[in-house]
Amino acid sequence: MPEVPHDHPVDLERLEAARQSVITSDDAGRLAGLLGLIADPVRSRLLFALSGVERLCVGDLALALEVTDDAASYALRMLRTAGLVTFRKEGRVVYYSLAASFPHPLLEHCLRQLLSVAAPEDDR
Amino acid sequence: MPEVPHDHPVDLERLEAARQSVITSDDAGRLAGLLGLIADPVRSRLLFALSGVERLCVGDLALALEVTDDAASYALRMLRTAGLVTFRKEGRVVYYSLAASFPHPLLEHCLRQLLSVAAPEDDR
DNA sequence: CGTACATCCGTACTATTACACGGATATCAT
DNA sequence: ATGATATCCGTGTAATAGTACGGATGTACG
Repeated sequence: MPEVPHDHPVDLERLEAARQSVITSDDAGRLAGLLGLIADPVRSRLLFALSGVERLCVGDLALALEVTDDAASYALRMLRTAGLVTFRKEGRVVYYSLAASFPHPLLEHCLRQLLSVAAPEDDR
Repeated sequence: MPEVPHDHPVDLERLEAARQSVITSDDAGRLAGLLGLIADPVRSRLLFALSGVERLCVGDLALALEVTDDAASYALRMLRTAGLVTFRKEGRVVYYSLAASFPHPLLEHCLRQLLSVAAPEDDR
């Protein structure tokens, strides 16, 4: 059996401590889903863009990010499906906003902090 | 030209505001890389597990998560490459810990908060 | 000194995902 | 009504990433 894990835990005490702080696979799956959604250049940039304004239509968002309408529409669709943004159709223009349930300050703060972690040299 | 974006912005004022808060594609790429790394059930669970203890070896971590040694080893390798965890070899056992530069309280707090956002029904 | 064990690493397979394209829908202007 | 515009949606394709397998490496123990 080359692939069998330990028969005996090396450090039982710490193992138990770890077991306590680990989240369930189920929770981890949901968390991964959410994070994976934000873990996309276009989608995260959309969230940042929307955090600065009350609302904006698809075409303008595409202009702000300098991506195609389609890319913006596609990304917004996913964010919408996940409930992170809401949309409102006025005439033939569709306006998007961050969802009310969106943890604005938390995410804004955390993401920007993570950004500085991810940036090795150019800190401001 | 069916795929041409707006020639004229719909809301110029808000567009400018959005342009200001959007991050660069480059930054977004780095951020996405980091988030994407955490956006995996095994990897996020490993981080949670390690946040509860000073260190733990691969086999014990695999036991704690109930995954194969290989899966744990692979996930730890990626976290290590990204600099999120550090390892120390003692004899034939390899112990992993969260990196010193790891934003413990921030991430722990944010992730758990995000978890409750991701959980639709069972809040505790 | 040789056997057993913990872990790593390269390779191959499979699944997931992003993106672009074309057409569809609905709305406004003429 | 007819044409043009803003956006959505389904489909296909190409890139990407996760998982499993086999072997390699180094260490402890008898």
